[in-house]
Amino acid sequence: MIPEPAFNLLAEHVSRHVRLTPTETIIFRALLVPHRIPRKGFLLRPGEISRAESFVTKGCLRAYTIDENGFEHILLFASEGWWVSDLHSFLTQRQATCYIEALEDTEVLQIGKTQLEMLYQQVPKFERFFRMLLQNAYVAQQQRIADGLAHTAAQRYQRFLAHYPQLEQRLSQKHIAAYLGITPVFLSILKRKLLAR
Amino acid sequence: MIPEPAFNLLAEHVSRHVRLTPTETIIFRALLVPHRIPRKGFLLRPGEISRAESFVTKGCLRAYTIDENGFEHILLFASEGWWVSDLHSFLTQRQATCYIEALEDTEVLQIGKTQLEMLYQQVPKFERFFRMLLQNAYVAQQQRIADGLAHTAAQRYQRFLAHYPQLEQRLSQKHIAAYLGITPVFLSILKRKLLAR
DNA sequence: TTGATTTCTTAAACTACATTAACTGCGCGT
DNA sequence: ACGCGCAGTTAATGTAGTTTAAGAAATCAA
Repeated sequence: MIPEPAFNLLAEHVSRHVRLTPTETIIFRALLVPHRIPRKGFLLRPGEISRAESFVTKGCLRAYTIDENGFEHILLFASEGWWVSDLHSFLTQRQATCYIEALEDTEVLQIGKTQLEMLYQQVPKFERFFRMLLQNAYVAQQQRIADGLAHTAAQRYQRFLAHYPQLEQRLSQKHIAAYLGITPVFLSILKRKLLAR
Repeated sequence: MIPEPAFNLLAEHVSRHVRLTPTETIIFRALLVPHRIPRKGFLLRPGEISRAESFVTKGCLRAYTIDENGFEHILLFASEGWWVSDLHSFLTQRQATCYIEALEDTEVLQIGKTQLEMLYQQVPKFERFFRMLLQNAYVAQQQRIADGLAHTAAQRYQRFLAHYPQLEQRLSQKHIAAYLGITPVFLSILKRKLLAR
């Protein structure tokens, strides 16, 4: 069964982009499956296939890859109100290349690939909804690329803090460093320098 | 009037994602406007509003920003078969933050913001089409981010060559460097080192 | 509470990349 | 043909960020 507050969060999120009728809301709800991931548990590992899009209703996850030298690189954090999946794997139904791990005890609402295709057919509004979601995600990613090209690590760290103030409390420096593309050692040095002023 | 070969390129591109009826094709075509940009001309400048999505039928463009120190950073190249706009400006109809400049004499087919909204209403299939386009663009950008975090400039350059072999011929090293996030001077040094082996 | 594991800090040596500047060559307008 | 400006090269020097290693602090299991 889907907990009421969890679904409310999702419904409110959807309603920011498209207006659903009560019937459409019921159809949508029937396609969702709740799922819990304990802290340090995985929603996805490389080699598996990303079979669902997950909307986070509680907790926080990170999507990351491990490069050929064993270093982790964080693609995104997903806390309450965000969607997460390995989109490439989800779309192609081929093997995923990244890990999705819970940083806290986490709860998500999932919609499977086939269920989503059904939803697109029964309620075409959702084509629009996910298109708009993707537009925003694309713009955010483009800004991250531009930010990475234009700024030093110290600037990127400060902009990260300004942009995700609540997230910073919940993340380890190690993970913030892996998101910014620097080593934890250097992030520690940066923090000291920034405080010294 | 829209040149036949230009529209054919676009129609073929669309048909890779959705199947249009002859009527739908006609509706679509009627909303497009052809546009030429001479080499070194601008499709968009910061402060203007991105009023159209542009599909490149001939030539090549680059989208770039200039940071507070006056350095250019290239967000993307768009040659034949690619779409380009400042998506953030296009969606919000607020001032653009980037330049879009033609690197060669270029021809595009444009669809305006209001025309696109009409198209979504008249032919909802296009919601699906642009959603799929965005999915692919999102995945490509995510890979660029991961690539930037995981690899050195030398590796990124080689991967760029492998990934866009035809584009490399048409671009100056200066522009490739601005895309990779390094200085032209350093790219020159990299090339020498790579050749030396 | 304890020991064990992980995270964070600090410092020293090192590397990837930037900066500056001087020089080469090429395309372009006149 | 000339001169000019811009793209690319090369070398010297400078700096942002890494690596390694060791100790301190926080977190976790039992």
